[in-house]
Amino acid sequence: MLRQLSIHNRSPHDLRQLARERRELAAEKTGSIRALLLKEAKLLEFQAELRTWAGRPSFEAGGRRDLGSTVPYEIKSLVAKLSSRMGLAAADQQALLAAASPPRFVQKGECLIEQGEDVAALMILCNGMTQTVRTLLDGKQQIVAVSVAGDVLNCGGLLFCQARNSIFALTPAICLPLPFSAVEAVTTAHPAIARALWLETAAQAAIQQEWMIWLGRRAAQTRLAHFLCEMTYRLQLSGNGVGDEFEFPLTQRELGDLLGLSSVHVNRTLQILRSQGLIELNHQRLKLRNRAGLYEVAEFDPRYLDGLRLSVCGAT
Amino acid sequence: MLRQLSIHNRSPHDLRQLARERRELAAEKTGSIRALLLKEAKLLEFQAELRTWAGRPSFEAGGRRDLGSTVPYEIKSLVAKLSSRMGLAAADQQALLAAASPPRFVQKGECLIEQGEDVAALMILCNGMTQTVRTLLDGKQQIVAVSVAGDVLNCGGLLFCQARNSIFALTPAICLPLPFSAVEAVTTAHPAIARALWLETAAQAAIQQEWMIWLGRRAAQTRLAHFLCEMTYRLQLSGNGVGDEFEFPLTQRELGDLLGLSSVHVNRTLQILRSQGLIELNHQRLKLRNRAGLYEVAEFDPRYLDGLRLSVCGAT
DNA sequence: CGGCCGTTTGAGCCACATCAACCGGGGTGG
DNA sequence: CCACCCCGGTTGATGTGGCTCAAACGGCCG
Repeated sequence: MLRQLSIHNRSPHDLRQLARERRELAAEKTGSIRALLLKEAKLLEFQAELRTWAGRPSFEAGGRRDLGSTVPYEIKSLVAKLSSRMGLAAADQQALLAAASPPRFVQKGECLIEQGEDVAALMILCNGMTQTVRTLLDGKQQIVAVSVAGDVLNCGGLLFCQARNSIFALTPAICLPLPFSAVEAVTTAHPAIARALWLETAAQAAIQQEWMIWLGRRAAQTRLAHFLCEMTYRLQLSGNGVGDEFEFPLTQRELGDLLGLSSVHVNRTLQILRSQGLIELNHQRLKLRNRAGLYEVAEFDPRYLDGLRLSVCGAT
Repeated sequence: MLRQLSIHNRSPHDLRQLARERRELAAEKTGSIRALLLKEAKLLEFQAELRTWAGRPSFEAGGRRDLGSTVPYEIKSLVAKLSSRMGLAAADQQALLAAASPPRFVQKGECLIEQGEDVAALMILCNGMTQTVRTLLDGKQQIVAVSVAGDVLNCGGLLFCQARNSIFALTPAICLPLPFSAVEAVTTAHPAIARALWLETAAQAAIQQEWMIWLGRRAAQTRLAHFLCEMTYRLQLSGNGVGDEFEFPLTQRELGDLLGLSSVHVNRTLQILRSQGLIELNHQRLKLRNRAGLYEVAEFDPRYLDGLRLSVCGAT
């Protein structure tokens, strides 16, 4: 595989050169070959940008970190989260990203981690959305997490030799593997990073608790509404969805797996929400028509989602 | 309050002396006064033992740590977990425990943390069992966690100014508060502790995922059976329940809140399990009559519970 | 054009909720 | 000491939310 063999030890300049060659080749081809070449080109360019950025001297000493404009587009959300929500200094951020392996580009529907597979890296999602799914013996599925840009996909990965859930891309996605050996090294060198990873794990656990509560105790309508509220809020925190309308790549079947309902019932419940003028949802786009009303029926209290910021204030 | 005012800055010897005085006083009294005095005495003795132990030079240099016999009874489970499951060296363990505030003793049913309350410490459970409960607006409750000796009760506490759930003692319990300021200090001084806390959080998140799966996708019988399996396994890991029979302090109503069922239905489901010869449960004692069979109907795979050990092996 | 996937709609059924009554034991107050 | 009550467990009757099975519809892609 290209990405395993030739990317290491190349300068950003070389990488960009390679990417150009791919693009030229791609121009001559068609169909899936062309797609593949373009994907490789994107990968190379991303890697080049990442290295350039991670290698640049930190501005921290000057007081303000104004890296904003120089951050490559694909990791903007990630970097924003690292700095503002997890309170990492620029030097720590760069150390973290420099420790990463070459990124993986996956298409919608592709599998990032397969249940039972050996995993040797923490996966950080730079871009896109993923779902974490457990498949049961009888073929039923339960989605246990949906991640957005900036989230760590397998926080618990350190604990287990084998992945306990599969992770699928819900949109085209980029993710950055951080090998466990690198985690080990970088967390001892930078205690702030260890702390940040801990907080990230705790934040995800808080979200899971909220899910447990509606799974256990709430009616279908409330569950669905609450999930929509949560995703909206998280997408906006991650800097993606601006406004009240955005891409929402889950099918009704997947919503069912998420909410512990059948897809049929999800459908009917959606129609109720629609008929109440709260939302519109079709063709993978979600539109909130009445946000306050939706929060109401969802009994949604977003405080559990912006906990991170609070902690940083409280602790320092 | 006695425990706030006079415990600090006393030597273990003084503390033991104070405890003796309480016991003498208690002998003259009756009823709740007597109980209170005895509780205070226990507290003082516990604190004395803890200080003695935490202050003793670490045996690490000599290779083996044979502290086992000198560890006070009340924190045996905790220390066992810290050393064997979280891989902390003796010096780290002592640093962690030395940073703790005076312990809290609570009785069955008492509240350790109240929903909405400001919390300024991580709570480590030394002894007993607790449940973590969320109460909804309409009065319904959902239990989101049950903790056993050695667990951290509010892993996510660092994130939030106010507790999101209440925590109640299911048995008489001892817990050791670790003020956030102390956490801050001790984790930067001992990176291994930061790592251990992270792993603990991740382990609890793994348990939560499993709960989400049965809450979402499994029938009442399987849910109940799975929960019983999990608790049995965890109690035994914590070194409490030996054998196939032990104390199980949850009422059927609480089981309902836990499993997202009504107490009536819990009752009927329990009877089915009983009639199948799998378990016996009455008067707060649980007896497993057919462990393999129970695992079967529960679709229980304990690997998610001993993840910690694996990680330590894998990482070092 | 046909096949596939996601959505929609209908009909029937079952698991579980809710309400209500009763039982038994342990603690409390007279 | 007894009478009482309260709480947890047990049992029955009845209602319903959500599941399952089945069929039709529409858009997208090869």
